[in-house]
Amino acid sequence: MINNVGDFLKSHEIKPSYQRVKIYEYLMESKEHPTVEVIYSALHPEIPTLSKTTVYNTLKVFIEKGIAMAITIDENEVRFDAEVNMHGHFKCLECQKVFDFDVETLDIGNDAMDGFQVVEQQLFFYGLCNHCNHES
Amino acid sequence: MINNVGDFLKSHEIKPSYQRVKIYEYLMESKEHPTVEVIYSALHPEIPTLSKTTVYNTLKVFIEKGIAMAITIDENEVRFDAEVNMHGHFKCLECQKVFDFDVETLDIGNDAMDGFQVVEQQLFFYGLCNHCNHES
DNA sequence: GTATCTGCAAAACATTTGCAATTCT
DNA sequence: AGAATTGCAAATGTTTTGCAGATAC
Repeated sequence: MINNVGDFLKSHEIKPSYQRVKIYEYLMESKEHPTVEVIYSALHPEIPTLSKTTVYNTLKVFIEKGIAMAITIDENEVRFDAEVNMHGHFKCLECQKVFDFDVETLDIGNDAMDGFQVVEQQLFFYGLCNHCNHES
Repeated sequence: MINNVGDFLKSHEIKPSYQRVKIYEYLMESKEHPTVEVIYSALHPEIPTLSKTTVYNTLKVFIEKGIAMAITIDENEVRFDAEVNMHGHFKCLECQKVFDFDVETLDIGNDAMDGFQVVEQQLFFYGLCNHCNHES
């Protein structure tokens, strides 16, 4: 876990403005893969002058500098995650929640990717989560 | 390959209207994972009365009936694919093209999904395609 | 004091909705 | 005729852009 967000941002060539620190802290602590709307609504009470534009700008900077990633598991809006190490995402079609799951080794059992340089991987599963599955 | 699209749609409980047949034919023959805009622009010359609403409606029906799938590999717009069997998608960050690749076995090397019922899987890779990789 | 960052307002898109006209059987 | 389908126009929602004011070094 990161103990000083300001220093962490600096070490990634990001100037640690008040807004950026707060947004990164929220993203790091939240496990719900928040959208821009969720981040904005969560921080607005504490930072009344905050604008969605700043949230968008800030997340773009985080992604460019490699300390956050965009998750396109929804069709309509983009979610964000401060966990950039390889892991999968499961979206429950019932409660709409998005869960992380470990991906120890991603073996697709072929060598079809010859000549393609992979920079990023996204693994999305859709279905019923533990809780919703046992209700129905 | 499907030789009679009308019969194919009927066999999936979809009434084969002129527009639906044309849209499915285009989706099946196109290998570029088209967006609504691309489908509409491609078919509009041939079907001047076609509307984007119909393209949206039709794709929604196809997905509900299981003969097409939505691909959220882009952040802004949804792509569509008539190939519903398991396969992966690779998006080139340079030329923006989306390629299919085989996924023979998807082994994530753990058993973290206990109690979760998986209905659909999406595997997205991002990077440089064969062509763009050898240029730079 | 100059760069950068922020945030408002407007614009730009993708997608959805309401509804009337059309089509098919 | 009756039910489903189509398509126009308007609404909605997300994201981007232009720019002026605020902030930081």
